[in-house]
Amino acid sequence: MNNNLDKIFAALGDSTRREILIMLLEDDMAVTDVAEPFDISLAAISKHLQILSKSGLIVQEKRGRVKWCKLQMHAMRDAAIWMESFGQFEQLNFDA
Amino acid sequence: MNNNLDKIFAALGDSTRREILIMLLEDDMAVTDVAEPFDISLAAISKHLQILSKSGLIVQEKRGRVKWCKLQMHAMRDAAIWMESFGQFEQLNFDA
DNA sequence: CTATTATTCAACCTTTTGGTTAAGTAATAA
DNA sequence: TTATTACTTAACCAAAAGGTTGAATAATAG
Repeated sequence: MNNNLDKIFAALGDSTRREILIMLLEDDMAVTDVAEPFDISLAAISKHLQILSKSGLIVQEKRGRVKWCKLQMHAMRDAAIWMESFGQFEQLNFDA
Repeated sequence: MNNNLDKIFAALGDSTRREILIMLLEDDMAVTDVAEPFDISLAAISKHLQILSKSGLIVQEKRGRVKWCKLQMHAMRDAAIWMESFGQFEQLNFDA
């Protein structure tokens, strides 16, 4: 049905990406800074960020040579709405 | 962190599997009946059900020659708790 | 202009995913 | 006992996922 739920849930299905999302909860970050705590290459992080972008969970905005990553709650909300419609959970609240 | 969240979210990241979960919301089902509305082979459905089982989203119980599939809300709850701890949503309720 | 910093891209590799068909097992019905 | 029903397993395939290294681009600093 909702094609994008595939991408959103799939994006959430990787712990590196979930950790990135939690980091971004604190503040917007540059790609290099996102990569810093991880043991994988910058290129790998760049790919993870692309997956998060395509799912809509983040947006990236380039200013100068720095590409800023910021959370986008719409996508997360879509996933939560699916869960809600699943009938097991009470009304969710989405104050961005 | 939670290794199983990987499996839960990944399992949710496929629309066939999400449709199966919605079907199981109505009632427990045999594998053949789960497969009926889909255009893919029974073997493919069997694999999807294994993925759902390993994620904990369903349990399967064999009675006679019929293997019954039933929803298991614990796993879905784990995913919802992660989202809750993400800080954007109000308290969720999990009446099974 | 040159070096450095920030990030992506390209080529490659291995494992997983999602599907197929065909054969195998196990329980029930005839 | 022999079919039939309900599944799973095995062997295969193509595409995607997650990682690597090394080169490319593009903006800033010196």
